Amino acid sequence: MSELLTISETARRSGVASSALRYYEERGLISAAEREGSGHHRRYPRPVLRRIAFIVFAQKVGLSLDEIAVELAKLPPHGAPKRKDWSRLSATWRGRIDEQIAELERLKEGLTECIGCGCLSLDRCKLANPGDRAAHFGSGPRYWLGDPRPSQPGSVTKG
Amino acid sequence: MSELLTISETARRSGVASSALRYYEERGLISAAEREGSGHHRRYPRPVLRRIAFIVFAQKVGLSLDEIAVELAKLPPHGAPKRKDWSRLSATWRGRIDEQIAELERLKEGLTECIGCGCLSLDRCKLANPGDRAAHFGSGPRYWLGDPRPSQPGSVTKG
DNA sequence: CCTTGACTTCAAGCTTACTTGAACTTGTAC
DNA sequence: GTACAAGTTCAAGTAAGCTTGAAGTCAAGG
Repeated sequence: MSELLTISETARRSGVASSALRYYEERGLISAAEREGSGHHRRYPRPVLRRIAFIVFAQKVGLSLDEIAVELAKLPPHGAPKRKDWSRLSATWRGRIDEQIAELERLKEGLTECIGCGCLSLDRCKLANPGDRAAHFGSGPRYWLGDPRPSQPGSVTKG
Repeated sequence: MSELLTISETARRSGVASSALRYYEERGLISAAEREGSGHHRRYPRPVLRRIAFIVFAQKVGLSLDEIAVELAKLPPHGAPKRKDWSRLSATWRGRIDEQIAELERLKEGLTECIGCGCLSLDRCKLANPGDRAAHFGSGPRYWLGDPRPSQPGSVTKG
């Protein structure tokens, strides 16, 4: 029974605010133990700390809470990721990190080229060119980070 | 006079939506020519295209529109960045990109170590440890991306 | 009994960077 | 001179990931 943590204790130990923990619970990422014998206060079993660590990691890697929820759903409800899970996931995550790095490298390379040509021209520059941009990065000021445009409703045709 | 572009023309050539262009103008990032002889329609001078390219680049590098506004303010109001400006800026930007890459590398290294120890423990793991996190990345679910906490108002002390 | 403090829920707010919609004006082709 | 596309302004909506505030509950201390 002393293995159950209050929300503030959990917050303190994880570095994640209580409000965020409630939010995670609401989203189904973590869950409290049965709330018996403690009023209607939450009591978290210890392994929740690993789950929270998992969430924090995954966010750094660039996963959304929705994606994280999917991953967490593969684990037993109250379980924290075991070594096996961790190993499988971290492979995926490293892939993602590598992609992010690659994209930044491309960007840097583009900068170098543009120094060379001194252009910053929308017509000629590989980096600024809309078509090229779409190909490499998705358009700039875009519909929510990389969403595929939800089928143009009006007469807005793209040249 | 034929050097003035309509908003839709500008949008088409830059790949940035008209609504975004109006928004940029509202934020003071770009500005239209005097609206004489064309009703109250906007007419953009050609160099605006370079300004827009600049904005798009800067966003990719991770600058906010506020930061971009600061940079653009250093240029003549209607001027587009010249080669000199571009060269100065791209040095800064490459620095930023390198920082981002370095952070990702740190993250990756952390993943590898955590595979080694199999821990994912908030207490022991370098990656998950709140203190270490604060040092390297800022806290996880944080106050708007890396803000310094605005002086804890209540009794929320951090362990 | 009353206060204090930790906790609860629920709704609303905040930030960034736009997008969308409503209601209206202009420019141009017919 | 009238239809229609293109442009205008302004307000409100959207997305994610929380934070904040209001109003109430519960347990312990004095």
